Amino acid sequence: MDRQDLGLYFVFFNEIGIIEQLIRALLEAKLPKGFLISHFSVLNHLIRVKDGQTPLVLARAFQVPKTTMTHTLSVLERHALIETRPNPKDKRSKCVFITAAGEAFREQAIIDIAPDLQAVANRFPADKMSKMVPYLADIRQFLDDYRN
Amino acid sequence: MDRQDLGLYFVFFNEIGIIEQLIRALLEAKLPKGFLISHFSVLNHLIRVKDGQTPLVLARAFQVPKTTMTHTLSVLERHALIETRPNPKDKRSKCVFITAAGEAFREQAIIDIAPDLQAVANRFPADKMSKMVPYLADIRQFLDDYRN
DNA sequence: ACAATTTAATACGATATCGCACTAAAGTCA
DNA sequence: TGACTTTAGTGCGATATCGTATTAAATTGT
Repeated sequence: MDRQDLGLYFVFFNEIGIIEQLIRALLEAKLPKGFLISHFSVLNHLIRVKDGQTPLVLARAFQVPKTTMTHTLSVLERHALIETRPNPKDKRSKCVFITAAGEAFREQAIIDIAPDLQAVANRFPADKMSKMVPYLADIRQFLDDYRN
Repeated sequence: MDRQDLGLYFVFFNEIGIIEQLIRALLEAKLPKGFLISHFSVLNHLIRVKDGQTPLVLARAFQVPKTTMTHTLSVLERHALIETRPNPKDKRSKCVFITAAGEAFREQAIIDIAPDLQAVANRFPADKMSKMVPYLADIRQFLDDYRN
C-alpha cells in the first residue's frame, strides 16, 4: 500500500484529533471553573455504568495511564464529588463511589452542556450520527486490541 | 429534543475522544523520545500545507491557544527542526520555516508510523474511511464556526 | 508453604496545555 | 497626526498528563 492510501488514514485521525480539541474546549467552557471534561467524564461513568469500581478499572475504561486516573480521582475527592472505600476483595485496592454532591454536579453539567450538543444535533441529524457511531466504536475497539 | 437523543451525540464525542487518546498513544510511541504528535503535526503541516506561516496562523490551523503554539514551536526550534525569521509585513510577528533536519525528522517519523496506520488500513478498507472523512470534516467545520 | 512474579496504587519529576496579563506594533478614526 | 483599539507574540503560574520507580498485597509455581 502506497503513501497516498495511508494519507487517507492520516487525514481521518487528524479530523478526529481536531474534533476532539474543539468539542473539549466547547464543553469545558460550560463546566465550573477549574473542572475539565476528564472530571465530568468520570462522574458520568460512575452514574451511567456503575460506581464502586477500582481506579485501575476506571483507567482502563478511559484508556488513560493509571497515574492519570489517580490524579483525576484526587481532584474529584478533594471536592467531595466522589468518595473511596477499601476494596473488600483486595487490600491493595479501593472502590470509587459518587457522592450526592457529585451527582448534583453531573446533573448541572448536563444541563449546562445540553445547548451545545443541541446545536450539533440541529445541524447533524441523529440518523446519520447513529450510523457513524458503530463504525467509530469498531475502530476504537480495534485500536484498543491492537495496542495489547 | 429529549435526553436520549442528546445521548447519541454524547456517545459520538466520547468515541471520538477515546480514539484520539488511543491513536495518539500509539503514534507517540513510535516517535523519538521526548517528541509528541503535536510536534510532528506542525512539521507535517509545514510540508503539506506551506511553511513561512506565522505562529498565530499555525495556532488557528491546529485549533490550539497561541500560547500552546508558542511552546510547541520553541521545542521544535530548540531542536533546530524549524527556524523563524522576521515577518517582513509585520514587525510584531515572525515566520516559521522547516529546516532540512526538520524535513528529515518528518520523513523518518512517517516511516516509523506507517506500520501502525497500515494495520488500521488492513482492517478498515479505504472506501469506508473515505466516506467518513467528509462527514467528520463537516462536523469539524461546524464546531469551528460554532465557537466563533 | 514460600520464593518469585505480578498487580494496585501512588509519589515524584518532566513536560504539555492553557488562561491571564503584558509589551510592542499595527490599525482605526476623528 | 495623535489618541484609542486591536493584534502578535511571549512570560508566568496553575494544573494536567504521563513515564518511572516504589511499596504493599495478591498470585503463581513448585
